[in-house]
Amino acid sequence: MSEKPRNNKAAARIEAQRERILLAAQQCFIEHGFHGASMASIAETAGMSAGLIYRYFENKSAIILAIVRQQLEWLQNDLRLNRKVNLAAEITARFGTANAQREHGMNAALLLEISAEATRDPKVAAALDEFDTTLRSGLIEWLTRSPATGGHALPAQVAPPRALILQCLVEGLKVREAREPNLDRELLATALNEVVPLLLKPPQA
Amino acid sequence: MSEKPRNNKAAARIEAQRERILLAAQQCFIEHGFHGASMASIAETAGMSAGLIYRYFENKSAIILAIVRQQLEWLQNDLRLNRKVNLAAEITARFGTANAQREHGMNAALLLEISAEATRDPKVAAALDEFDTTLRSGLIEWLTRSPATGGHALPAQVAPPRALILQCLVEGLKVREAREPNLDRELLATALNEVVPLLLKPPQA
DNA sequence: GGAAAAAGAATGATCGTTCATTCTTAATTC
DNA sequence: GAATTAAGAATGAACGATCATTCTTTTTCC
Repeated sequence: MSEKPRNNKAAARIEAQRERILLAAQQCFIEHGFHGASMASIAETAGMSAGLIYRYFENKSAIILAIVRQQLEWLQNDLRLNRKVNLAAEITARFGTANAQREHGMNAALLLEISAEATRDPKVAAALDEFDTTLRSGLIEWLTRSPATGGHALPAQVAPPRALILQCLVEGLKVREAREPNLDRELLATALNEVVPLLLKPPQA
Repeated sequence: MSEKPRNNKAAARIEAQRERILLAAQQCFIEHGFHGASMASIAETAGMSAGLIYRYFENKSAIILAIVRQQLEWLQNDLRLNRKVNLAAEITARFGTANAQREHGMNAALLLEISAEATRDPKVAAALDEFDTTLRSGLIEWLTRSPATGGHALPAQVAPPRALILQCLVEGLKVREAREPNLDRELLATALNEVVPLLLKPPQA
């Protein structure tokens, strides 16, 4: 928690510093996990002293929570279901992307870390739950919308279970990304091209 | 690493002690994560002194690895694809089971913890890879086998991508289990009953 | 020069691990 | 089978290192 900025320039600087810390923390968390990464290592990665971090964040938990929120925000902005999109191809293309760099895709290890932490830290759980809820309703809306506007015209009863399955499939792929980074991309493409259309078409087609 | 047992009784005792430590460690790991759980807390949970643990395990990493191997072994023994099984119903029934108790189902948080750790510890990654490989080949065999013996008679080309999707779906459900423990069971049942049969039937059915 | 920013030393707690010691059980001797 | 001796199991204190965090001092900037 940093103090009140006295002008715009100072506010921008504070924000930049916070961002610098978060970037370093993200990298360290990916590399060593939330509890394995130390404040000292985060400070070193950010190129600043350990004590300085406490000018911008109350404590380590606050950093973890900020990382979670930031990642979810990115994911939410990234996931625009407006346009007509080839979902299978998109998922295939993104598999294994999103490493430590500035790519806004969620790193697999980080997602697992976050999900595990949700079972311990209620604040993380709440942030995750809010994200999950809006994502699922967005998915349902996308599935029921008319094809003219990029949707798939699924009946209202069918959409919610389909959305759940899609969500599980994507998250399962993240697990696979962590455990099997050299997964055969062709196999993945084949699998998704076969299954995803089934999930987007009305039943008994 | 414990020393050579001098007779069967001593060997049994050593194994019992190791098991006691592993049970406590599992509980602590679920509660605080691999790196968040301390040796002191594991010792306290196991009802022994911290120093004694080192008579039975070389260090903390060895405990983590032993937990991973044990969980995978349980999972492997548990996952018998011989009999004719209603997969959708089985998965639904198991959702949310497997907490800290002695249930042999894999706790969701623990699975995420293990998968994340695989991106850091090569030994964990190797253990996980071996499990994944044999599981997938088992799935493929199950999908291609004749229905008379409990299989689904899928063509050889179709089975591997289907196995991958099934694996992702199950793992995705574990993520969901961690993030949304109060997920509507009816929705889950509906979703699985609709989708799983599609994955088990030959294409264009 | 005065306020904000940053560094860096200092703090107490806790970490994983080791070690000297004690308690408990088993083996040996008479 | 009791007494003696050895071995194994377990303890709890202590180790150095490192942890997250705070405090004091120095640098930077307007």
